[in-house]
Amino acid sequence: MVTLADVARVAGVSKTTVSHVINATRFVSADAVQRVEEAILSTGFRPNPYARALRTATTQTLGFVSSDISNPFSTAVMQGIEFATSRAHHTLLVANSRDDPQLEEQAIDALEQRRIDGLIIAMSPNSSETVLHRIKDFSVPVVLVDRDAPLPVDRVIVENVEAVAELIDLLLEQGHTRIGVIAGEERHNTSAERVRGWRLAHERRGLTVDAADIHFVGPTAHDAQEATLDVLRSAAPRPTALFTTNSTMTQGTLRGLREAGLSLPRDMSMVAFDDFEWADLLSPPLTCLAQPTFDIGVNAVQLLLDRIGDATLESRTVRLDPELRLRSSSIELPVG
Amino acid sequence: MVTLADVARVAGVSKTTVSHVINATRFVSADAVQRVEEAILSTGFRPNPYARALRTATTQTLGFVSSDISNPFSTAVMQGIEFATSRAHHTLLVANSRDDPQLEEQAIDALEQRRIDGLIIAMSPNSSETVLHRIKDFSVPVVLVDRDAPLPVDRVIVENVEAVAELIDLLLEQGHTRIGVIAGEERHNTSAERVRGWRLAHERRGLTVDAADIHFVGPTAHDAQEATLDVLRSAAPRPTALFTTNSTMTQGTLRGLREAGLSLPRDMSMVAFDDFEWADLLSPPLTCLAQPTFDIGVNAVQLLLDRIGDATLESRTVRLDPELRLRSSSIELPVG
DNA sequence: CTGTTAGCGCCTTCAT
DNA sequence: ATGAAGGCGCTAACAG
Repeated sequence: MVTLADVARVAGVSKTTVSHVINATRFVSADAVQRVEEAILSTGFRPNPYARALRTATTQTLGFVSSDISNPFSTAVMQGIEFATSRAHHTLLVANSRDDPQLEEQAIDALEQRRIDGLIIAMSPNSSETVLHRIKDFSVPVVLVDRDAPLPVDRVIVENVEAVAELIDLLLEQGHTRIGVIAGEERHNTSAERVRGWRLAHERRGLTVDAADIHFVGPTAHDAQEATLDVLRSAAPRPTALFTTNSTMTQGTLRGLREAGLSLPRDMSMVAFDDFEWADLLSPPLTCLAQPTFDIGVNAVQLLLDRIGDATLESRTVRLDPELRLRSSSIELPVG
Repeated sequence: MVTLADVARVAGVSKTTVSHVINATRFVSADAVQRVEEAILSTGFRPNPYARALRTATTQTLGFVSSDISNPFSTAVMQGIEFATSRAHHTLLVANSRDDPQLEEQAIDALEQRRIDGLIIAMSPNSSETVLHRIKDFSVPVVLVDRDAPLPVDRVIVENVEAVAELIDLLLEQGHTRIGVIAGEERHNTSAERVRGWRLAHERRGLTVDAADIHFVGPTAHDAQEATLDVLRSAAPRPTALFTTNSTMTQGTLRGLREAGLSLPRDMSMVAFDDFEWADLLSPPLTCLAQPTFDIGVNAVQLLLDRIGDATLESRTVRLDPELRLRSSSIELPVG
């Protein structure tokens, strides 16, 4: 392995000078610069990041704890993170918590031990108190993604309430008066906010909502499927439209609808939070609210890098808007 | 930051002893062990991996270069990789080549500079010669995933030919005689192999194939969509079934079919390589060959770890079988 | 404008 | 059964 000392020898200068030309950290004569650069080329020298990290206590490394690597939303966000990270000449360390608080703690620990310069985390809705503390006292800056928590850190979130209100308003406009909602777990702030958007849309039109139309269910598609079946079986006047708060819920709901033999949009209108690659290939194509996933990732990295650069910054929150993808899964309700 | 020296002081032993109890690398008296362990706990000491890496020239770090992070197949494989990596108490470094040979080279470089202990790479089909050389001369072991290349390294691949032959045989069994194939780029070995499977199925039944039924197209869904439209417009007797070689092709083909106003399976039967979350929610649910993505990742890590442990091993190839997910997108052809 | 030198935190040989 | 000491490759005072 070729080291800085080798380069110095070949170039006929001191290690100091080599270090300074590499890092552009003090003036070096043009002549010396050239000899060093040639020496680097001829020897194929690559600085050892570990030696550098040891010396500078900075690693040019960012960590990302994904709440669930198998979730397309997470991987989409990760793309943005990876892009912005490598653009900044940093490296990305990835860990997965699988929404398990214990794994989450371990992941955070492992990254901290790796001396990352900053952490991006999509907290699990199950996060334990311990995790909250770990984050509060984390050795380096942390950015929260898509989650709320009473923590004094930067975060990038999505404007759930207003966006959903507009989506639901579409349905209201079409004459739907009972819109069932199949939502993820209530303690998950995104689920709660999206339901709030649903409520807000009604209130703005002076409509009262029936809490019985809200179905907070477990985290799996299967839970949503069961809930959908329940809704359809219930004696009360059946909703004429359904709203799902994330793509996992959408999957389950769609399966439930099919199991019940209902077809969209004739028997039931539907709109969903989260867009996905196949949404336009369903029958009918599904109207969705698409999250700006890539941007979420890029912004998270930016916030992190900014704070690493200046720890005294005020906590900032970047709020991004989802985008409506109007397709054809909901229809005007016939009058009467 | 608390260092090994701090622990030594608190425990009243030498740094050497602390190091040895941490790494279980020589006998230490029960008494000393206990004092050291208490000191570690009370000080909250975490070994600095950079210092350790500098000293041992080993980083407990694996790298993964994904050919395309946005591809569900890649992220699915990555789950397996992440799982097996963290199970082995290693950390995962992720880089994305976006199927761009230049980025690929940069990614490989960046990881090499990071002194990873081993590299897993899903090579881009566009890989330049340079990349091939880089891999051949890579400083640490490399495992190839889902790609073939004339390189003396371990690899984990999927049995494409035989699996596709069985899938196509289903169609043949149902009386289809002209089965069009919409395939990804030919130089991509997976595409080529899957087409070979299609051919093999015919040959086994003594059927001759018409090369005009094979459509190697560009890498995007849009390319597949165009190709599908072409097939449908062409004067020749139209295929009664279509086979797509990956999920991107499937998407495009489905869009093309819909654009042409054909509906599955009445107007056209279809089967596809690659399963995806929404395959059962299409109308009709799509018959697919599912790749063992998680296992691919786990096996890749295992091969890598094995070789890191013993560089003299023979090159090994792990071949995994896809799994047929029989759904209802193809039907028996009416006789005549 | 350049070089000498002293570590960063850890492992490991050698000595006892 | 334990310690002392040197050095992994790099950076950054400090000293010219």
